[in-house]
Amino acid sequence: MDSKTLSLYFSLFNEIGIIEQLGRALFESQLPDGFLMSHFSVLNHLIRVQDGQTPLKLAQAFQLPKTTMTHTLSVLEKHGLIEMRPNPKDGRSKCVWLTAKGLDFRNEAIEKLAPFLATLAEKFPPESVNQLVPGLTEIRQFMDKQRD
Amino acid sequence: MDSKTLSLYFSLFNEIGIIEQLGRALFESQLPDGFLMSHFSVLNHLIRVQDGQTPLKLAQAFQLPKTTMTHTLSVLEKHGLIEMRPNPKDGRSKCVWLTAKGLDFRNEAIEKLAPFLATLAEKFPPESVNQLVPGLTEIRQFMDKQRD
DNA sequence: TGCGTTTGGTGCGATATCGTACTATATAGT
DNA sequence: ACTATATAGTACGATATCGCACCAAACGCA
Repeated sequence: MDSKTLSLYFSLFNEIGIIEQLGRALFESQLPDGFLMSHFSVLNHLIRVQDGQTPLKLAQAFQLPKTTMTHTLSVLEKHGLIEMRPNPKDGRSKCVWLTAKGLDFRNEAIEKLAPFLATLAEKFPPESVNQLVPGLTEIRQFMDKQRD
Repeated sequence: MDSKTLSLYFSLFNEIGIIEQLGRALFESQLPDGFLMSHFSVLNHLIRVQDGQTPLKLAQAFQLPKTTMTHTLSVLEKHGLIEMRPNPKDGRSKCVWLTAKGLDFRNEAIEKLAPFLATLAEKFPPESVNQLVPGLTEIRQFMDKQRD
């Protein structure tokens, strides 16, 4: 691979990395004090995908070590945003359930983000974003497969 | 903004977040033990942009708190990958200079990443990535401006 | 020049993330 | 059923990241 091509792929991940960082900073500034993207992400995942998943499932979904998820879940539980119940199908395991408080937390976070997304939409209308997302999805799926 | 549009913009950042995470995990697995993306990023920035920058400049470039950069730089200096010299133009400040060892570290890291990028290039040829990057750059630039 | 304010860097404490090792339960092979 | 292995979750220690407070140097202004 020649150096020009290499730097193209490099810039792809570089742009993605910067956008992620700016987006995260912006997002976290809208969350209540002491909460981070990681906390929101878990709540959001429980809603988007499914309630009652095991900690391991969640860790795998986010590509994080089990220990990190244990910690994140303990914070969410401490604040009453989730409940941990024993897994009826496996004595070693637990299930993570969203509480009403957790649902509210997630929805309020999304609402607070709306103004920024509206500003973004002025400059980048849905059609242009629609042209971008599928390509990203393909790359994400490819990388997801690669990690075996 | 209707909920369908909102979820479009949401998925944009979601895809970006996942790709960033997978990319970072993959990249860090290629770095020597104990080194993270943050260490590489600083070295890479010193080469891409310019040697001899101040810690504050670097912190701003990466959108990180000063304290985080202080810590990262101290690790790099401890390993002899950079040198910190007093800033001749400002007695409070310092300048960060790359060492030969730091240059090697960065180049070796990039070489180790090449196989993955080659695999990626098979599935996503340069033309298709070329179609994606400009859009990301625009979004990054927009978000960069917003942070004032 | 003198003084209040601003700015660059760091020390410190709190939380986040991660790797290793451990416990308890489940599973497989006999 | 018994034993060896695999798996889910956690405890613990190390490093990363971050906010707050502080110091020293620079700056603004009278």
